[in-house]
Amino acid sequence: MTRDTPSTRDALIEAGLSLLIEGGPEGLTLRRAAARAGVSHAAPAHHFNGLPGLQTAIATRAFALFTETMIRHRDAAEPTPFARLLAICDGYLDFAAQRAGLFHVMFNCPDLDHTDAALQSESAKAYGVLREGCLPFSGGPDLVTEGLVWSSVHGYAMLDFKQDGRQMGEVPPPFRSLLARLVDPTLSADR
Amino acid sequence: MTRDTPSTRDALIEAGLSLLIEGGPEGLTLRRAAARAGVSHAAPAHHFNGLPGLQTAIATRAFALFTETMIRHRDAAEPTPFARLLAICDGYLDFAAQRAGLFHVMFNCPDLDHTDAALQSESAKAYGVLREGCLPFSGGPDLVTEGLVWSSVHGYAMLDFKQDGRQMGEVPPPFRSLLARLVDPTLSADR
DNA sequence: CGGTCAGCTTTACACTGTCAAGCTGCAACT
DNA sequence: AGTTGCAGCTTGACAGTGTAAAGCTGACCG
Repeated sequence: MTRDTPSTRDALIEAGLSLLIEGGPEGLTLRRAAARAGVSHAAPAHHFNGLPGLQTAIATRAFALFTETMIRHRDAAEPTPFARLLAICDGYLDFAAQRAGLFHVMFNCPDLDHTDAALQSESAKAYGVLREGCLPFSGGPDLVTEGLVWSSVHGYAMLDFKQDGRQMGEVPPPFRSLLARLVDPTLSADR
Repeated sequence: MTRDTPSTRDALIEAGLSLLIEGGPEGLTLRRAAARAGVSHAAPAHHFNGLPGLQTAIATRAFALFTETMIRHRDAAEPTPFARLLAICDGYLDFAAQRAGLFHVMFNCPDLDHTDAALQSESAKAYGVLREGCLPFSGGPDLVTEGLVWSSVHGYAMLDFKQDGRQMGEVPPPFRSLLARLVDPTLSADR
């Protein structure tokens, strides 16, 4: 494997992350990332496959941060299955709101390279946190429960924040009340 | 009210729609839409507030097509509450898959003008179809049921198609099985 | 008739992603 | 030791983007 000089490649990714955090979805630009990393505007081409390649690398890092956020929320929650799963979802929604630029690149960017192994690995880890949080409710892997929670929280994030609830006539109910209809909120803590 | 000459304004919107349908999310460009409408590249500025304004107008039309699709599916379904709601959701998912470019502008475009009255009206109509489909299950308006179905189908659309199921280890379950856990599939047809 | 102005064009500018050419310094090989 | 190869990077150029400014034109109105 041909290992890149870590500094420049990582500097570009870090620059892109900060641009997205500061400037939202539109903040990221190849040339801006290059400038912020202190290299010429054509340097990124030697580390990534154009802008889509840089976006893919940034999304990969962003998924890792995303996973961290969900885990941090989960581990701060009370040790009941419902509280833990709700905390994971709250982390999900928090990230979507606080890191809208990253969230956009991760999920709404039209030309990510979804065949990228690192991206697949990091996004699978993120999904794994949610999947694990669902386990107690089905007594084992259950694609319907997982898919339902995953879809719901993702859809809720998009509809809630990006359009601040205007689709629904009134303010949307808290996600807690949605989740309480998906899984048993009174499940005991002994797994 | 100052009514624009219908032809040019509508031609620009129609051109934008076709560009999005043919070229996906990236297909739309102010200059391309202008060229396809047979006007100069600066003409759109006299009808819309820049590119965001054109995108907003296009999204408004797209929401109308979206509503039509859901209604068409619903009206072709058997007259049970579950079959009708499932058909609405299938229309939703169909549109997301077949009209990915439009769907992207409607939901993932970072700079739509969400204060636009026409856009709000059309998107509210679309939501109304789903909301109405939910009514039989709660015996009246219920934000939790609506929010759950809306979030689920929207999240399912994003996760299913744009990333063709790679987040979930295996192929995702059909939406029907998800919906069957949200509402009562055996509800009788007499409202 | 004269003026106003919406609709449109032309021109220009800053910015984008990408490509081609060239430089440079390090590593490997003979 | 000398040469080659090449990864990393720069410079320069190009087509394409959104947008702003200036000017044209023809219809409407007082």
